Amino acid sequence: MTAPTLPPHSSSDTPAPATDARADTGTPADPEASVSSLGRILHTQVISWYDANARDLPWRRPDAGAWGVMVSEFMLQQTPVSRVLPVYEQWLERWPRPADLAKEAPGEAVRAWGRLGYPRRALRLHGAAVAITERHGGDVPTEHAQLLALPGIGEYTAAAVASFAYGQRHAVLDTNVRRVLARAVTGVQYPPNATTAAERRLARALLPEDARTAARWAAASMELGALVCTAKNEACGRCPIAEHCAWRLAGKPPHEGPPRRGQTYAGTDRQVRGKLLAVLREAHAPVPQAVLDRVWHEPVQRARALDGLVADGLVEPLPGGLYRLPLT
DNA sequence: CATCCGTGGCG
DNA sequence: TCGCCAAGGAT
Repeated sequence: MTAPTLPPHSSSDTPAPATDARADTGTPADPEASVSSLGRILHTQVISWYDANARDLPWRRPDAGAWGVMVSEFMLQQTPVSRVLPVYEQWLERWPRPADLAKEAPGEAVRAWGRLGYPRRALRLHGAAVAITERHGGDVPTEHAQLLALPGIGEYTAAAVASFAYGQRHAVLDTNVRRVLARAVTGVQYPPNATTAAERRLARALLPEDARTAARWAAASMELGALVCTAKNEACGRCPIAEHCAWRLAGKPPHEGPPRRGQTYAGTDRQVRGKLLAVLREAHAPVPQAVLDRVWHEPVQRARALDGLVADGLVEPLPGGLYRLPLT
């Protein structure tokens, strides 16, 4: 319900949306021009909708700060909001600044991560906190390139932090925005499996000129994908741009092309790694291998999973067949 | 570019 | 019950 505010800090390090590459060809009918005018409608409608319907999430509060935004982005990588909320609160309470986390053993980050999944993210967030403390004086850097250089931060997260925390103008292309653009503009049900150059181009072409508006558009289009234009059971009845949606206007044609690859889990190394790490998270003293052996019956896969955890730095082997979360 | 990397809720 | 999906990144 709140209208989240953004710090006034702004900059336009992203190239302007372009008179665009095709400007010199003198193409008579002008597809980009129509994208542009459509863009303004989308911005207006979606941002208004956002102002009235945005969830009041803690990392959107003005006092969250760049560190809060960054922590939330790490946790939200492939994990739903509802499960992130409690861990986020504990995390910020315990480590209110990057330097506070940097002082801790990495294993403490892994333990506090709990069952959010993909625990390497916890390790990378710890690594990012260390780098921020060492290289940036303890403040989350403001530049996209500096953010991108931190462990665990890729194109999406760098753009998200720069946009949400610092109000900068970046194309923030997450799975929600990709789906919204695929439907509203491209007219297909789902975006491609991997992000394409065409999607980046479209997102950049649709970016409002003004940094502040661009940041708002980024948050708003993402929220629309999360709450209304969902992967399944989309709620077009509540969509502010339903009348302009190419996919809906085309009669919602079903997805064509390669099926979107599912993620099998049962019986995989990931499941075994998860079980091993769960034991180590609960333990507050080194755990004998014999105890770990009980989580999985098959010895070859069990050993491979444990080796993998050690190789990833998520588990520290000690002399005498003991294991614990990493102290260093 | 395809794979790997956790976990839990929901239809 | 079980497949699908959830604010990706690294290799």
